[in-house]
Amino acid sequence: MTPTIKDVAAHAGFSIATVSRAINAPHTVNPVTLAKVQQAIDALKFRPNPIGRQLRGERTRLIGVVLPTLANPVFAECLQGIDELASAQGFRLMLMTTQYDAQRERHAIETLRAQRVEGLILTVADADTHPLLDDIDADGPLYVLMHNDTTRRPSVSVDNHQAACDGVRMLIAHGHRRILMLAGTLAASDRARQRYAGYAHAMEQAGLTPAPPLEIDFNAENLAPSVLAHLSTGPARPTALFCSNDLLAMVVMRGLCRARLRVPHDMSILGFDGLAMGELLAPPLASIGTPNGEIGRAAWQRLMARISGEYVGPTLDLTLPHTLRQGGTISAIATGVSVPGRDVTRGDALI
Amino acid sequence: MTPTIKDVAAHAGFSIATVSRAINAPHTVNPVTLAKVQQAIDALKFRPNPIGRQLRGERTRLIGVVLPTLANPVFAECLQGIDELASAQGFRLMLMTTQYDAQRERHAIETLRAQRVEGLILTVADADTHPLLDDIDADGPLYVLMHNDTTRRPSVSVDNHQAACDGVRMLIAHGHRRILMLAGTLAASDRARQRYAGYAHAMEQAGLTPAPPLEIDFNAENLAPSVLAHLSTGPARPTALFCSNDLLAMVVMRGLCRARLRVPHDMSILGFDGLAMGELLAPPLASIGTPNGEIGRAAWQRLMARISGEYVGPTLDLTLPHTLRQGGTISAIATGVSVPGRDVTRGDALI
DNA sequence: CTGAAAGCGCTAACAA
DNA sequence: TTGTTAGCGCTTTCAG
Repeated sequence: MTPTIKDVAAHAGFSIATVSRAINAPHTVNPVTLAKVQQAIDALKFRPNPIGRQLRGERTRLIGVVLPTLANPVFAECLQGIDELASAQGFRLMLMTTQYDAQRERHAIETLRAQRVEGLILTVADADTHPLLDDIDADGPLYVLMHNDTTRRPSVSVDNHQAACDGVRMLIAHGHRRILMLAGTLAASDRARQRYAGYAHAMEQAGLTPAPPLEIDFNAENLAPSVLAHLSTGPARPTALFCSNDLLAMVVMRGLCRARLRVPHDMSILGFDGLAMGELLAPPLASIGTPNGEIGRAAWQRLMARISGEYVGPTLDLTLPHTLRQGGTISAIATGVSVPGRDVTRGDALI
Repeated sequence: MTPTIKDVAAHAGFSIATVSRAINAPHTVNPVTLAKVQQAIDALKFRPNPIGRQLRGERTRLIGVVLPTLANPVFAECLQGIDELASAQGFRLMLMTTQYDAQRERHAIETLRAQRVEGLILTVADADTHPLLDDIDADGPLYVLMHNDTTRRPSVSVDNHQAACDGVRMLIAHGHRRILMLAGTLAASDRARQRYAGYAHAMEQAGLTPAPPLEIDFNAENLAPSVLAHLSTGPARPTALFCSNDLLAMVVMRGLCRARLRVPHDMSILGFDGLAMGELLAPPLASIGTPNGEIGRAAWQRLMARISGEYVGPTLDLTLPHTLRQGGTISAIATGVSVPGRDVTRGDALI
């Protein structure tokens, strides 16, 4: 069996208390003793059992991470960012995914809380109305949200409303007037709603009428015929699509391609997420980029600051800058009018 | 504070032992007692502290997962597969990534072992020569490898050699004779070596001379000039590239595109991994597919079987079928000779 | 500077 | 059927 502190104590000829001190507060023990203990530790290849420590009610050095899915690189990148800092700082990560399901979110949070994680980093479907978050605000572990863009809770995110607004303005600047927003199963998520609001805002500001969002089945191999019809027929058919995320945009691009519609000639497309692989598409996908790795790292840092009691800033939420990625999926439409705001198309990042 | 079993016992008017039994072996306690205890549990919102259980040396219900990176969807998909089964079966996942670094692999395994995980699911750079795996074979937790294609250890993988061989044969069947293999920083990994061996085997069988693998900097924005020169100049320039993974293939495609080389007209490309997003590229990336989610799930099931002592099969390794995904990145070259094996281009999966 | 002992939350003999 | 008790590995008073 793996050696315990007792074995080390016996081997070194000291008490377990001394061994414990040698490990946790070396300066409080006699150097000679320390050396002997260290020798015993090496000889036995002793590694302290964290469970013993954890039970003492000390720091568990455990952080829970709750994500909707890993199939979307957005979250994999966030997790990667978190993991970088976590492993550098000697914390362990306990991971649970929810598939955007409220029931599973609840279960994940409870499980992690039961496991006595010191903190939680999570992305939930809807942050503001999440009953469990109120609970853990009260007595749960400290937490920080990622990608949940709310001022009511500790969170790290881009400004979804503003980002969507910037993106749609760019489409409008390219001469598009009939712009449709597509959303996936995330229609119920706060992010999707905020992005829709941003879309609507930009449309209205330009004197255009926002259309209701069109829901797309995310996992379908092809676009539903009804959707295709909506996109391709009639004089009122949209000339540009704003997709609530890049995965959706890619599925739509494929669907259009199969239906023999050309992007961007027949339809312009703007995504949201800025997935790296979107740039490899043909044409490269224009998209609103979010700094996912940075969001993960920032969430980690905020969480650590809160845990150590350092952080007592007045505002809970941190907004990171989004970027506007140009791509070949947006074409200009001749409108016969001058195009204000044309400058946003030059590839500069908008904050 | 969160309630403990003591609080429940006091509240219900029974001993902690009875509460424990009510939770873990309900049938051994009086129904009336059970009801009262349950009531107390509900009233206090008690959730047993797993750390207490874990310390008892019972099952920790903790599984460690060690992956090279989450930036590659291959591993994110594996993890997703594992997580599905893990959460369904009430296990918690502890995740660590290694960035293909042996030092970090060692650290991850030791950390997880110290945390008393019941089992380990991992992908290492080189399974056969990994010293730590011998250690844990001896007294560590049970483990199963993913994507490490070795007969010496418990593992779930495709047959990398055979898969690469199949892929290269398809290129040859299309008339290609100067085929080059590209590898990333994974050149040191067992997978990359096996894939190269498969490439070499297919080449030799066809009477062609395999070239040494060309190493590509994975993270570079562009292909190095020396690499580009190698790919594009001279009469001996390759007509097809076999890339050791899809991410690499995508980077190469972009590099070629920027250098004004057309795929597949000027260069055919075959990837390895079968990433879903490869199909969205233009042209869609031809690739050898691995069933990542299934590999994750199979690894989980094998691990569980080993943990419960069920599994005592004679062979340690499980080989899952790979697929050959057609795509637009491979063009046929007129050779003036008949093309044996042409059937592999019809889109059927080769096992 | 070191040791003895209590106790973290829980389970599993063993008693009653 | 229920209660008492020991102890998992560790940290931390409190004495010495």
